[in-house]
Amino acid sequence: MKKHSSNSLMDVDVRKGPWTMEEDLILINYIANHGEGVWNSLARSAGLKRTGKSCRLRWLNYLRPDVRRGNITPEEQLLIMELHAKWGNRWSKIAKHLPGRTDNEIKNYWRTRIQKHIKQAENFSGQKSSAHTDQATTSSTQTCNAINPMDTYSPPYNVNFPNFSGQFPAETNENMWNMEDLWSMQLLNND
DNA sequence: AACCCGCCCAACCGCCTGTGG
DNA sequence: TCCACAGGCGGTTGGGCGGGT
Repeated sequence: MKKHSSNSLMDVDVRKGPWTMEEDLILINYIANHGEGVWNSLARSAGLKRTGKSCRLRWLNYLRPDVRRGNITPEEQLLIMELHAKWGNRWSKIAKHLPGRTDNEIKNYWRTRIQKHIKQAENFSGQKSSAHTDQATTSSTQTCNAINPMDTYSPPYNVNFPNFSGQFPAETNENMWNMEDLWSMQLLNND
């Protein structure tokens, strides 16, 4: 059954898609004053036309003050690989061992970076086993960088976060702003 | 300069689990 | 014990962006 699943905001028009600055501020403010928890009623009380799930996700993955954004360090990558080997796709479990990192971020990182490397490595070893030409084409393929990502790790590609300027994403459009700004704004509002 | 393509990431979706009545 | 609901989690997707042609 699960009548209206997790969003019993059913008759209210529920907003979806990217969060606006106003919504972020409302959420930050509300949580600063009332704390987290009971996300559905939080969304209602705060006046956000969002589902509780959406608010929770936004808070945990982006707005929380202790969220670290940007460059995954080589140490972190090794840890991720280690833990993934141990637990598989238990992203939230893995995230608990990487302070400030979210399961979503780790999941994305794994899929876009590490998995790619592993695939390339598999292809390469496949080729190797079928062709079996020793050291063939070591010069031209990038894939040979990652025969075994575990022990050949070197920061794959200048980990390319165009918006990353140290701690927080720099402003790129009206929906992207510096989190420091946001927090200072909410502090002002709090007074 | 314009177009195409692949990468990256924020956010959504659906399922499962926990909990309280 | 059952049911309804909220929270948590993993998988997936859509859109923006940058690089290549």
